[in-house]
Amino acid sequence: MHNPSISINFTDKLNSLADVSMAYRPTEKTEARKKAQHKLLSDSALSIVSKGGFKALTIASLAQEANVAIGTIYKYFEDKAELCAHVFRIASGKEVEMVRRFAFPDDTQPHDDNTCTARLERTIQAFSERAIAGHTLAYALIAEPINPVVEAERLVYREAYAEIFQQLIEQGISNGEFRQQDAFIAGTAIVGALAETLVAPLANASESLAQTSQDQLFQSIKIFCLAAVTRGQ
Amino acid sequence: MHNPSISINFTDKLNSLADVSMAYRPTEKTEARKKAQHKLLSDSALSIVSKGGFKALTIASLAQEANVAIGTIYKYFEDKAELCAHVFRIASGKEVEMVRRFAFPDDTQPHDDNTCTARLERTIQAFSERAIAGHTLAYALIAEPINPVVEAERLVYREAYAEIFQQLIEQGISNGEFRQQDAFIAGTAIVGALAETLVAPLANASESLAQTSQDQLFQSIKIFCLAAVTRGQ
DNA sequence: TCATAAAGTGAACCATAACTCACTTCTTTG
DNA sequence: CAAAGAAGTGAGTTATGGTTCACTTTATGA
Repeated sequence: MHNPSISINFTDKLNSLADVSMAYRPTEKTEARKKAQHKLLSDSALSIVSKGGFKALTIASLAQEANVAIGTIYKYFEDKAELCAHVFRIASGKEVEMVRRFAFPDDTQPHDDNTCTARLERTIQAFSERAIAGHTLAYALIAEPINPVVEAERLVYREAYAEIFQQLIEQGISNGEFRQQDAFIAGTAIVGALAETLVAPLANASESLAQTSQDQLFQSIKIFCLAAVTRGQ
Repeated sequence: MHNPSISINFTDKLNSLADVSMAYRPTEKTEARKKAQHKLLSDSALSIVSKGGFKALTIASLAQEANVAIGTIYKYFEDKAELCAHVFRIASGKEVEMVRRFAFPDDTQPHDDNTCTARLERTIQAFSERAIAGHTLAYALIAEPINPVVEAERLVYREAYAEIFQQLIEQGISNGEFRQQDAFIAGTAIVGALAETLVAPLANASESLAQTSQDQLFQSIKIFCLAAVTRGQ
């Protein structure tokens, strides 16, 4: 489209810089490395948070984990708050996506029972299992206090979950499986009920529940949520 | 029982101190002042937390609020964690007691409808109104991250709420108003649903909701919770 | 190889807030 | 009033951890 000699006429400033020399230009290789480094830092940070929550994520700990100097981190992230927000976004995005697939399975994952009731059950099950399996990360995302920037992200995250349930409930209302109700409140309340029954107790208790009592717990929660949204009996 | 001359033989050290003089002894007046100062600090701390959450409660801010020096605070509280735990205990005790009276009214506050269903409705209403009216304090007690010592207190606090609902649900099950269910899970889930629908959205939003939408919100939450625990229709 | 610019470094710096302690003031009793 | 112990003081210390910046290393293109 544009060749250099033409664009010179329109962008003097850039040209004066460009003309004097062409000693260094970012290239595909350097961009790739830059991207790789960013991912390394991001992955390292996520690993730290998954193991010890956001309180364990310090600039120093990240530098150590990723084998870079402290200053390097500031070449990739504006400050600590932005780093936390980024990690939160990555982690919560993965979680939400995982759960959403249970609420709205696509053709590649067919189930024999695709009623809203069955999908709600499976979605709650998936949420619960994720929360128990990675309880440090679950707590970090759902409850751990971090900083104002991340609190805003957290609202989005919780709302994303609530929205999945909301949409599922709306579908159930319109096909008659569920009673008439405020689907937004119901979705939000289900997220709260799940968070309270699953995540809060795990904030300190590190030992995992026995399988039987865990199944009973999941069962009771599912019954509670289903009773709340479905038509009576 | 023991006179000084006898006890001298057994506790030389204490005697040497006690015998030499009786220059100062704590008296009723000094004890009263000590208690009053403790209450002043406690009340000042609660006021700070109610207005700005635990993040606003620093030793320096408390010293200023109570018009004492920083060092004075350490004459009354071991450290910051103990101070926070104390304030949390005082505040949550008041809240829980207030809500409990709606779940289990005594003879001095008679209502025309004392079914479990009606009491559950009124309890949810009371919880909701308190949360909205004092949302900074509600957030501080229900969700704000503080420190490990307080997290333990918080579990107790949330469990206290859950227990109120649990007992009410158990009553409703035995008199046939509510369906057969795990009352512990149901109580916990209701607390979670309330916390999520009421407190979480208020974490940042400082402006109060319009009265109408607030009533709608309360109504939807009540319907959700009642549907979850009662028999169908 | 040389100029240029970006990436990388980490000791030093800074901010915050808990906590200490040598000292002063107050209260009580002989 | 004097002695003694408790209450009160607040500047200074400590601990933590984020942030900077002068410098070194690396990559690019003429």
